Amino acid sequence: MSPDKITIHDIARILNVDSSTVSRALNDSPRVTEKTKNRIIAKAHELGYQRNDLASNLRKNKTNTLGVIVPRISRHFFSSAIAGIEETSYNLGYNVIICQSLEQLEREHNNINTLVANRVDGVLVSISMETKNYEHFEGLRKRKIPFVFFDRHLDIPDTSSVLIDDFQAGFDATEHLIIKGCEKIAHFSGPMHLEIYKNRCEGYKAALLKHDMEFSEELIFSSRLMEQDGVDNVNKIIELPYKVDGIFSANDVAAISALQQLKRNGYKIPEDIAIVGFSNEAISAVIEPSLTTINQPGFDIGKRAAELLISQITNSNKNFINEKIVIQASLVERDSSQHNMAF
Amino acid sequence: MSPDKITIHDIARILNVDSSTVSRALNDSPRVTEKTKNRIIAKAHELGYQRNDLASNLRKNKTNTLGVIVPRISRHFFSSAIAGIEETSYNLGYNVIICQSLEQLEREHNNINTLVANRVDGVLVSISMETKNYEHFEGLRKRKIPFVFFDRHLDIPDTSSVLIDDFQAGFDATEHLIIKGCEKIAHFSGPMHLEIYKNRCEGYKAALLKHDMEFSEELIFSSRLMEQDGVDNVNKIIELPYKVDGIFSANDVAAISALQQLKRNGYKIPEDIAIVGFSNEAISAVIEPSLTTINQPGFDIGKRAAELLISQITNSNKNFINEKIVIQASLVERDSSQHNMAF
DNA sequence: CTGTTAGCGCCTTCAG
DNA sequence: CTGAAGGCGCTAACAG
Repeated sequence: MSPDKITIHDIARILNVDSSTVSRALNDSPRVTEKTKNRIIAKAHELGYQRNDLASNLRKNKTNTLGVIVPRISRHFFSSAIAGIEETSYNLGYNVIICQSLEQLEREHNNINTLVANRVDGVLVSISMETKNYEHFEGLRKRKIPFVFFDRHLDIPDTSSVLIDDFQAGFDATEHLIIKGCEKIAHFSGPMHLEIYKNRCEGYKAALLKHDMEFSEELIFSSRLMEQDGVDNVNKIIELPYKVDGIFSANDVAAISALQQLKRNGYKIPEDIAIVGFSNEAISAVIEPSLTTINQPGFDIGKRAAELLISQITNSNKNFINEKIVIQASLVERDSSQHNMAF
Repeated sequence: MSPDKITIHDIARILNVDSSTVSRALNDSPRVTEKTKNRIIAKAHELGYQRNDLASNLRKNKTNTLGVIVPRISRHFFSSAIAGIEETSYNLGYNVIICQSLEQLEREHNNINTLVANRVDGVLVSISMETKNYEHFEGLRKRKIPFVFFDRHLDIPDTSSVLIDDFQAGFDATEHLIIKGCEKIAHFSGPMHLEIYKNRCEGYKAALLKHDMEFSEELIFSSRLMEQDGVDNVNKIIELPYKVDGIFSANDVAAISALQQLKRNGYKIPEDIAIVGFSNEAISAVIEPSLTTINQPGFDIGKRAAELLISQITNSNKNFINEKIVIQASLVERDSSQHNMAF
């Protein structure tokens, strides 16, 4: 018999027991003699039996599977977060199905449908740039599938999120530049309907305010998270009638392309212009010391989000409670320091 | 009725038809009147019905799901490959379950068991560093679950792989340095039982041979893919009684840490020593122009691997045939060039 | 074109 | 401690 066809019934027949006994033995139920249990386990092993989780899950109405929706797997922040999610899930016996929205609302929709169809026990989401309302999450709610946002979230009642303290990070980054002596600090932002960029920008403003520095709209540059944005922004900065001597970039893409565009224009960094950029472990490990970074702890966020979600799954009375976990990002100067990231 | 409980039977009862008719309608079978089909679809929509894929898959003995096993999601090469896999899968109606081996054989084992238990239709694997034989893949073979290796593969009869042409890439990298005028070229390798590192090393040797340059064992440095390796290697190079003026690094981790260690020691790059390093899109986009890179096309490899696997699933007569797809890596000099990677 | 019947493989009462 | 029976939700073969 080919081993892809072995079922508990086959084992039962061979051993002259009932399939329910086999099921119990294989699930280590105490209601089976040690002796028969051992016989069954041995035979199962011998035949290369492998439980059909589809059938098991269907019966139990529980899949031990989490769904994850991220904008783009290949962005390092998200792949780190997934790694964190996966670690926690693996340790606690959960599988993970990963979906990409590619920043498209329609795909996010489809992703949710796929996950529902697969009867995942819970969902972790970082929303797309296009996502501005939450009607498609109501379906999860109605089906009592708990979900937790991480990093990019929507403000839905009774919904938990794991977030970076973006306001504080923006504040720290800007104050760092101020303390270094910068007098005209530009801010590279992201899509402003995303809270994270709004909060980073608020932090920027608060730091200026605290240090009695003037705030000017023309020093704020929005972005679609494309490399070209950093280049364009630098070109605009150069045209300004005054000298910009600091940049706080809320997105890593623009920060790096801006850095390179500045160099092409003969700027020395950080002498001529200092930069603090949001970033991630991989990028931080690679870029030159001239760039101070705000490190986004993707792995930790993934871990925390998965822990929170699984606890909500387990204590079903605690589904859909409002819990906000805020994680601090750390400002990293790399001048002389060694780094020890594996990537 | 809560929408998480709606089944085809509910719809059938409400509409006074049989559940099998509902099933047919929802699967767009031609054997249902347009009229009843529309009624059924409308009602399903109204009730927020969502098919239970567990039950469907169990019945059909087909999950439309691919399993993917990679050493580490957060390495950019792999997350790019996964993005490629996901794109193809999404377009062709497949889901993807992703597992990490974390370079551990035992976890790779567990991953395979999980995927088998979930009855995936096929598996894509890039093996761990610990994986040296293929007995655990025999289980897949016996269960007639097709699998395709990508990037890091085992030489198993009748098994397909999608690979980078590592020999050629190693050759190109080394020849590039030779043409630039380097006379003593060191080679940073990886774990030598992995074919990719063996092949890159062979390419290195072949280029030296072609150009009548001496080969010396002491210029080859193995590595466990840790940052410290690059630092150690540089320290050893500095101690040598002759001047090393070129490095071909087969792994990005060592390349980057070596680059930084060289700078700490006052080296100018590429004037004092030229470096060509294997890398990936994200890293390439970020590192400074002084590093020439061999770009690993992760996304393409993922796409091709998924296409190949799905074609094997679809044409079940073509399971377990031996097809090798070799993809060329491209050497990228970044001196003056713009780059336009989103990451 | 639609209904009836019979499972996919597993787990979980309920009996004994 | 073990067996018998039923059903999770769906689809496919066979009737009509």
